Amino acid sequence: MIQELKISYGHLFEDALINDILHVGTFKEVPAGYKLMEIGDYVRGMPLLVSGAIKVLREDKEGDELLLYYLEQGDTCSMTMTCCMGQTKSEIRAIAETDTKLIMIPIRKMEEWTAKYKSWRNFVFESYHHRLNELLQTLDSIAFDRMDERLINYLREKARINKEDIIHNTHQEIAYELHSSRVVISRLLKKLEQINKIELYRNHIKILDLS
Amino acid sequence: MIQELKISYGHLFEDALINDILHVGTFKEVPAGYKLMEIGDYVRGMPLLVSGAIKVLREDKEGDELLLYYLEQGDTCSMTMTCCMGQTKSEIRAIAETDTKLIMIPIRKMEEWTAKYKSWRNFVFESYHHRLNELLQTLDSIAFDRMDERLINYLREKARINKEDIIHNTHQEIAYELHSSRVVISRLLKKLEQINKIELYRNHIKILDLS
DNA sequence: TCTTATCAGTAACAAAGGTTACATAGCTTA
DNA sequence: TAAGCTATGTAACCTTTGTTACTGATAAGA
Repeated sequence: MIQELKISYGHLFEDALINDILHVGTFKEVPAGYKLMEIGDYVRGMPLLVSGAIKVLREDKEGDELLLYYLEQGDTCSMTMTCCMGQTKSEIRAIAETDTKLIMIPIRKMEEWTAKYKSWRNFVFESYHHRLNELLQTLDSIAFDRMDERLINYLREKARINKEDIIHNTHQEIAYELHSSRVVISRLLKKLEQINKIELYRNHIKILDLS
Repeated sequence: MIQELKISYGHLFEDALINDILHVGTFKEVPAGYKLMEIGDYVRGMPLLVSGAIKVLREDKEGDELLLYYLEQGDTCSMTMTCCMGQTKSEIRAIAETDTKLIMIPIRKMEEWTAKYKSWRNFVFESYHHRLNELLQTLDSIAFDRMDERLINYLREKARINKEDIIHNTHQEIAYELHSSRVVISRLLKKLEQINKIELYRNHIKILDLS
C-alpha cells in the first residue's frame, strides 16, 4: 500500500501524515460494479482513491437514478466528509465504475488531522472546492442543456473515465444514469451515428469523434 | 456589532474566536438588491450572515440566471471559502434578497482559525455540509420536478425567506430565477390561482395556501 | 438447431414547456 | 384626463422529451 499511497498522495501530504495514514488506513480493492455506499447508510470511513473510478448517483422519489459525477485518483468523497461530522446518513449512492483501489480512513482521524496537518486541511478544502464545482457543472448541464448535449457529455466523460473509446453499456443503462428513457436515448444515439460521431453495436458504442 | 455577533454566533464560537472576529471583521449593512458578488470576481473576504438573506444565482451561456439557494442568518458562503483557498474566481452571483447585515472576515484568517479553533473547524464543515445538501436539493428539484412543482416550492421558499405572505415580484422576475419564460410562469400561476392557492395582482402575489 | 431473453429501431402519439403575437389592464406622469 | 409604459392574460403553434406498442436483431443456452 505504501507505494500506491506515495504515488497518488505523496506530493500532497507531508511525511508524518503519510505515516499516520499507513498506520490507521485500510487498503481496499473492489471490482467494477461494487456498491461502496447506499443512500441512508451511515458513514464509517473516508475513502482516498488510489486508482480506478467511482460513480456517485442520486435517486428520485420513484427510485430512478441520476449520475452526479465520478471520483478519480486523488479524489475523496466530500459527501462522506460532511456526513462524518454530523453523523448524518448518506444522501448518495456510490458504485465502482471500474476496478478500484482505495484507502479507508477512520472518520475520527478527520478532526485530528485537520488540526494537526496543514497539508490535510488543504486537501480537505481542495476536495470540497472540487466537489462543489463538479456539482455545479452537473447542475448546469441538467438545467441548461438539452438531452442531446447531455448525452454527448456523458459519452465523452465515460470514455475518459474508462480510458477507452468503447462504451460498454446498453441504451437502457445510459437512459437510467441520465434520468431519461430508453427510447429517447436510442433515438438520440441513432442521430449521433448518422452524423458519424459514434458507431452503434449491441451492448457497446464506439466513439469516433465527439469534439 | 458585538451584540449582533453574539446573538447569531455566540453559541457556536468560543469566546477567544468571537474576540478575534471582533478585531479583524468588518461590519457591513446592505440594502435589498445589493450585489455582493459577481461571477468572475476574486474573493476578498468571507461573509458571516447576521441578519437578512442573500440569494445565490448561477448563469448560463446566454446570460440567463437560475436561483440556486438562499443564505440566511448563521450561514456563510461555502463557495467563497473554496474560492479563498485556491485563489479562483467566483462561480456564482450573490445578491441581497432583503436588507442584510453581515460581518466580513479577511480570507487569510480562514487558514489560521481552522488550525486554531475547533469551533471554527466545526462551523466550516457544517457550512459545507449544509451547502452541499442545499445544492443537492436544488438539483433534485431541477432534475426530477416539473415546473409547476418548482414554482410552488419557489413561492413557498420566497415567502419563508421574506417572512411575508406576499411575493413582491413580477412574473418576469420569477421566470428569470427559475430559468423559464414569462408566459409559462403566468400560465402556471393562473392555474394556482384557479385552485385557490394564490391570488394574483399587478406586481405582487398573495399566498393563500401552498401546502 | 431451436428457443428464449435481451437489446435496439421505429412509428405514433401525448405532454410539458417554450415562442410569438396580440389584447387588455393598471399605474405613472405630463 | 390623455398618453405611454409595463405587467398580465391568452391563443396558437412549435420543439423537446416521454410513452406505448410493436418489430426485428443478436446472443446464449437447451
